[in-house]
Amino acid sequence: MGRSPCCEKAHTNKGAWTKEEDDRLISYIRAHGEGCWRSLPKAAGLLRCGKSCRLRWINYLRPDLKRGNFTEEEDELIIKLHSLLGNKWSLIAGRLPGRTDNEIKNYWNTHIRRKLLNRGIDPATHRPLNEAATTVATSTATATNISFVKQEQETSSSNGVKGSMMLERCPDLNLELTISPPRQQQQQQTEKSLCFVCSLGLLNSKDCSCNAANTPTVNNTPSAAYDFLGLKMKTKGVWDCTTLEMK
DNA sequence: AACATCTTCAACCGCAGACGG
DNA sequence: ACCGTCTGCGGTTGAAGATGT
Repeated sequence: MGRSPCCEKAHTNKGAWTKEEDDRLISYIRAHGEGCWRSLPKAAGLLRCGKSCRLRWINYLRPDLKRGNFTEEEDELIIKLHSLLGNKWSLIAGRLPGRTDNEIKNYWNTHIRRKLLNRGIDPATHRPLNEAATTVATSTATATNISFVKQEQETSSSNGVKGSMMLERCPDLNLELTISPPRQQQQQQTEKSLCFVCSLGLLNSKDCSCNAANTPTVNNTPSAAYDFLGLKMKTKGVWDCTTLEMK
């Protein structure tokens, strides 16, 4: 016996959404807010499964969505984030306001993959194609090849903080990623506004407009370089993703 | 004009993790 | 600790439109 279906499939619509269904969903969520997707269709008078409603709202109807073409800056940011995170589309989307994971995933598969291939770069490993062909053992940049190290930490009953934190190791990039809710204190530290160029880690670039390179150094590294896409460097060459916000 | 092929992207599916009883 | 339910994620599909022959 498998798990129970997410909804009663016999009486649910599938396929493209109609204008009327969209309107019903929008007005229901405006009145009651997001969440309780399982019960939402019935409450909203929709013959859809909850998952379908959630997807329609998240990917298409949300008012804060940015429609239209991706900019060159967004392209480069996606490429950079993908090299760091692999196919973690939701994490990547969290760094691109107004864009959804589904949209970015589609865009990656239809545009950016080809763009990288044209540049002679393997989209899976972000290495030159000829090199990637000869280094099978080290093609570990993708999420499928990332080795996950789960580190159990003690649960603190006094502050209610959950004790489990996941560390991802990406040997290819020598990165240590820790995912957790954003911390206000760290956010304040990293909120020093960097220009887009520096946020990509391209310190000392002639295109830099925030002059971050003139900031003090730590461990012989300019501290502005610590803010790569808002990530803080824990130790040399290791980025801390505690400030990486989920959607 | 008609058909074939390619491209795009909204939507679906199955799985895994989180959570509560 | 276990189990059932719910939610969110990533891979995949397929309809519709665009382009080529």
